[in-house]
Amino acid sequence: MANPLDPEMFDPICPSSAMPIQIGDKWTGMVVLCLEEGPRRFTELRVPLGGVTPKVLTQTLRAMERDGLLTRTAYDENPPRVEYELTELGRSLFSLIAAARAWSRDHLPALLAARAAHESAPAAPRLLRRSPPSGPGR
Amino acid sequence: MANPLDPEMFDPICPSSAMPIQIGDKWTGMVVLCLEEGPRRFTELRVPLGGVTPKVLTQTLRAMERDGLLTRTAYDENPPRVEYELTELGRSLFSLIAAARAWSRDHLPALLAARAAHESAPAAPRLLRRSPPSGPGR
DNA sequence: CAGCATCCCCCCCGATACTG
DNA sequence: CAGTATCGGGGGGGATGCTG
Repeated sequence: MANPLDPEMFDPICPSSAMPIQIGDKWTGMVVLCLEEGPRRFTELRVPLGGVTPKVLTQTLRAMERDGLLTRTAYDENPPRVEYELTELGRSLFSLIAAARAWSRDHLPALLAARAAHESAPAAPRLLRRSPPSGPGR
Repeated sequence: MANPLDPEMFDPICPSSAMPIQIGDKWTGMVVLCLEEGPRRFTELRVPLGGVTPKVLTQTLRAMERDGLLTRTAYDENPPRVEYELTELGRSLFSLIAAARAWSRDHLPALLAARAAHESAPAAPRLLRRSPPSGPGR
């Protein structure tokens, strides 16, 4: 429940940008996964989301709060403590994320292969003649 | 197989922009659905995708071709004829789109309600005091 | 610790006009 | 019919610096 998040739970090499599926904005899906085991603090979330700036993470969390995907609870302590926790609606995204992951596992390699093939051989024939014109020139 | 596409198969009122799931770029998912029943021509695709400009549709189709989601076949006729058809990989997106639609049907109203509630009452309390400071001022 | 302010860049997307 | 060429706006996202 309160286990520390794995700093490498998201592979930076993973070509997630190539994935034809996206949950919300860039970081939304990963935030959902980070909150799977229970509430987390702001800085705690930044660990696995390597490189995300506080501004962008705040934007993401505010948008998710606005959409009812999570709740934000600020405790009036010193130092400040804020916790983010998924709502039922937020948890409903798990099935969708699982479907996206399953698709990626099964089909993303084919997509990447197709992409690589097109980069190495962009000279593929773009014209097919099925019904030749009545009078071909020359 | 060759039934004309319904010009209103995509509801312009539908707040698809609010959906926390996106397949590829803006038009990718809709192109996949347009090609569900078989190959379609360029102009044929433009009908249900109201408002999409030829440049953007071309970009979308080229990207999908590059990723192996569809094939492009140009016939050397006059007037020109080009057909786009889903590949097996492209068809593999159907299950994902179905999952996204099911989620939207079941949960999008709640998301929109949460969003509307936040707009009408942004004055929600953002501070909770659980552990009162040792000495509250005054 | 949990942010806010500011600046900036890139890229997606659209509007318009033209072509083989 | 099926695009291409050019221009331009908007916003998501990142870098940097500062604050209660």
